[in-house]
Amino acid sequence: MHQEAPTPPATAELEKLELLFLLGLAFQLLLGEFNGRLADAGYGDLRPVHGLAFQALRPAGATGSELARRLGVTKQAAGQIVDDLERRGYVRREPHPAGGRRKLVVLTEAAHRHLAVAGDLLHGLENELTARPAGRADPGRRRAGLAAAAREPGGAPPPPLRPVW
Amino acid sequence: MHQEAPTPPATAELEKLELLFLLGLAFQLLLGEFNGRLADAGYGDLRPVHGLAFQALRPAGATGSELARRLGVTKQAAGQIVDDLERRGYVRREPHPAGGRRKLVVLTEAAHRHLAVAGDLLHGLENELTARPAGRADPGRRRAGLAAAAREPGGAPPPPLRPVW
DNA sequence: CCGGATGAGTAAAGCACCTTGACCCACGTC
DNA sequence: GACGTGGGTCAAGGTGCTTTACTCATCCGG
Repeated sequence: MHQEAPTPPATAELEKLELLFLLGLAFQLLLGEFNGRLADAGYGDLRPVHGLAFQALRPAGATGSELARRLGVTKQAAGQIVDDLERRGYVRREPHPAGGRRKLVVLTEAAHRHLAVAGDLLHGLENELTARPAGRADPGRRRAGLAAAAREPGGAPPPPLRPVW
Repeated sequence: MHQEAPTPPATAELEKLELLFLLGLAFQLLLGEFNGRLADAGYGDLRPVHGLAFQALRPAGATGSELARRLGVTKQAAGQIVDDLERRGYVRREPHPAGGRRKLVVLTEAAHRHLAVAGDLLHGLENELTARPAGRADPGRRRAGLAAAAREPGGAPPPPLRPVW
């Protein structure tokens, strides 16, 4: 055996969950689905933060410090992310037109292709979601709607709320 | 200066965000608010995962391995969490009635008090949310509702979607 | 014109939190 | 009685971030 991997636990009393946990579960589930499809599309080497970085670098690139601010991390962390993406061919560091010590981090074609694919996947996911019975949520049924969103497509038990914090 | 801390970036074009990011932002924001209030209530030493552990240990306790399964982590990680909580007086390790090598991890009174406070805070938050204009969401306005949820109470710019993954 | 303030970039170390790996031991089963 | 299974724990590894600490280029007030 592989020791013990993080395996699902819970049941289907999703309706009784606190709204906050429901929200987290829905987010985690949707993000996982998105990531899975992204991996199927050949982007298994990119984490969500990389996609966010791509968006932060549109349309004309940005400096490392600016990227750091937009991502909400230190510039050192942003620098590491850029190193990583540069190594993989998703961004380039070019001399900054405004000079100084600055460098302009710009997206390569590969990154733009990724953005296009990711956008399509996101819209597809959203459409699937609104097509579900609970797409419409009247005043008191928001909870039910979110519960439906958090429910596994295959009827499987919901995964644990991972310390996504 | 404090170097640069993770400081907020973005603006108010919340409506244009992808649904998935909106969801993440809402979750992150609400969780942050919850944590803040919990800290104000004297529980600044507890992370969300601790609260989840408390819930997983209700009502009659559980073994470390069972807790690990419910939290979706390895039993070693669960063991560390229990060590931590035990040191702080929130749980006790008792001999397991079924014997064996098992130990029953049970909540102390302090943990039950925490659960009560946390529950009140969660319900308060939820009520505040449903009292907001966007509490009611008709079919096409789910996005607007979530955007409202993700909007900072004080009108401040939304924080970055932290790699909460 | 110069001297400090400002801000970009980088390097190194630290840390929080989880995993992988490797065990030991109690119990049920045949 | 050997065996397999499952609970518990020690130790090490690893990832992804922060903190600390610097260097260097430009801006600007006197």
